[in-house]
Amino acid sequence: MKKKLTQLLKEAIHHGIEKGELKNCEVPFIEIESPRENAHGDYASNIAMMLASGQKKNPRKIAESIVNSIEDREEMLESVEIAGPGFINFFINQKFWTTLLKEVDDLAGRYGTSDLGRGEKVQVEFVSANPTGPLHIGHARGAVVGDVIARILETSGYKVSREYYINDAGNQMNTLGKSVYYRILELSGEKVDFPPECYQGEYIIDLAKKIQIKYEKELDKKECDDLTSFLTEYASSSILAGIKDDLRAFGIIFDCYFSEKELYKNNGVRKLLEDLREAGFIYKEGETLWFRTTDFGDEKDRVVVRENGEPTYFAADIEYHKNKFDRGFDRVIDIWGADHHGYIPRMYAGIKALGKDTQCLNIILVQLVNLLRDGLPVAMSTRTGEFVTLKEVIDEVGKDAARYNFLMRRSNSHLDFDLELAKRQSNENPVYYVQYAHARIKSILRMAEERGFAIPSYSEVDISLLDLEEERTLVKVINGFPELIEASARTLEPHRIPFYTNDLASVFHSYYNKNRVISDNMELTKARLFLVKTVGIVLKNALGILGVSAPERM
RNA sequence: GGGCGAUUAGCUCAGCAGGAUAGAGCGUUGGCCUCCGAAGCCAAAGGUCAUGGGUUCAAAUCCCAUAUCGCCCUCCA
Repeated sequence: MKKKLTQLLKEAIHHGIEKGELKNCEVPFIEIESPRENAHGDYASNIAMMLASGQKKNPRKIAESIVNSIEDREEMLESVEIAGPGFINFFINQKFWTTLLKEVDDLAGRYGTSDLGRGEKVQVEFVSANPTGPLHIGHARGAVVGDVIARILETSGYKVSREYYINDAGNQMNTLGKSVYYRILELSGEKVDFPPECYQGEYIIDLAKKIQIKYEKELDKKECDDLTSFLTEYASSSILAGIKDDLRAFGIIFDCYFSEKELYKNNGVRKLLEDLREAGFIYKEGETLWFRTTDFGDEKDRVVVRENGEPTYFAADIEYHKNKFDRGFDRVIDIWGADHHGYIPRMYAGIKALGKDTQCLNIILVQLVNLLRDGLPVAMSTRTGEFVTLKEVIDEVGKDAARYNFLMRRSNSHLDFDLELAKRQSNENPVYYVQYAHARIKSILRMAEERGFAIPSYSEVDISLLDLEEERTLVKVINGFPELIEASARTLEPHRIPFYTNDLASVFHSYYNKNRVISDNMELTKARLFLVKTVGIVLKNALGILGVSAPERM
């Protein structure tokens, strides 16, 4: 609807210019808003005021010219008014409103999809936690945000690939092997001082036990170096398998797990550095190689090869992003923890040095989660390895509640996650509010069928019977759904969707409490059943994008 | 010290390519089940949009300062 009105206004302005009532000018971005006040119409635009300074005319006069030039070919408009300092207020006629529901009925599960992306290939990289320990609560938010951004883009006509980058080439891998090694020594009765830089978590001991039982004989024979690399390999692949299981339980399936080791094969990183050096982006200082990221606005240059000859993580990351583009992605989205924000300028420097437009890379920062239980902070410490794992959260509060709660805030703002609240099946917990609306709709439809009503489709009902104020509101909200998804796709902001589902559920609950759907009036009952069915479709589609179930009953 | 981000109702937060009387949830107070699901609905109270300046017809939204809080300032990842 907003699109139609935008189009109408654009045409009207051009007509106005042709007629000489308006000066020729660039038409700015036309914003159509839904006013709070019903008296201000169903939609409103401030375009006349936007044009005022360029036109050197009273905005109300401009609005008049525009309104007079509107050609309402589809007969959508009941009336158009000019109000206040120059707002143009649109009142949509009842008949046109309700005909919009045909589209929902026709598209059903596809309502909300679009071709915005035109098949563009997009990669979303997220989670990417080191395989040195199980996923914990800190990873969970980024995981859901990445997954839902991927779902939004899929819905909007992009070809999306979800990718997990496995940091399995660095120092921390040796530390992992060493950690397991010391725990095994401990288990076999030797007295050891467990090094503080090693991973302290309980899970290392569990791994050590498993290995001890399974490889009892082999362990004795292996030489120390050989043994550590064996332990590293065993531990990391076992941990990674666990990570995959947890993610699956959270509703997240990756298309690709990309190992950092891949980048070093065939000397990939070295070759890239050589190329960049020839292009003048890299200089040498002693044995150290520096990337001139300050050329691209970074605050200081960054090391890509250390004094000891080892490439840094940053060097591998440039190669990684080059690799992504080489694989044919038009656009790459990275989901990072907000503590990495200082890393952004150098990543963009890398992208530019590769000759890529900065538009090709979007970096989404996800802020930290404050884990609470009944309002009190839950103590966690990476040093001692005490943390609440993702699996524990899923087991305790459930996938739906966890996902929904993680999505309710803007990614870039802190989030309180209260375990007790998320678990509670009460009005304090927003997931249930929305799911309840869906279950309630299903219940009404079941009841109707029991009483002999077939659930009607658009052509079978007299849609003009839906003439209540609340019904108009419902239609309006339903109609806003595709626009909402498009906006979420453009801005990469998943949190808009929970706000929307909450809003739709609220309008529906209110309608339900005030009006009976099933009544003695056959025709009215059919019309309302149809309306309620469309609400159910939208709720289900919206929850589907969030990866949250839409229960038939609860 | 430098950089980035935040500051909106008692609490947790939306709104921010400037627009009409600043919103939601929770909490508080008071109502609504002989009737399709009360995990619901209705109503009320609650605000100097951190502070001070600026830009203009119009600022929560843009600009500049200040304050407070958080994160980052590894040849770690």
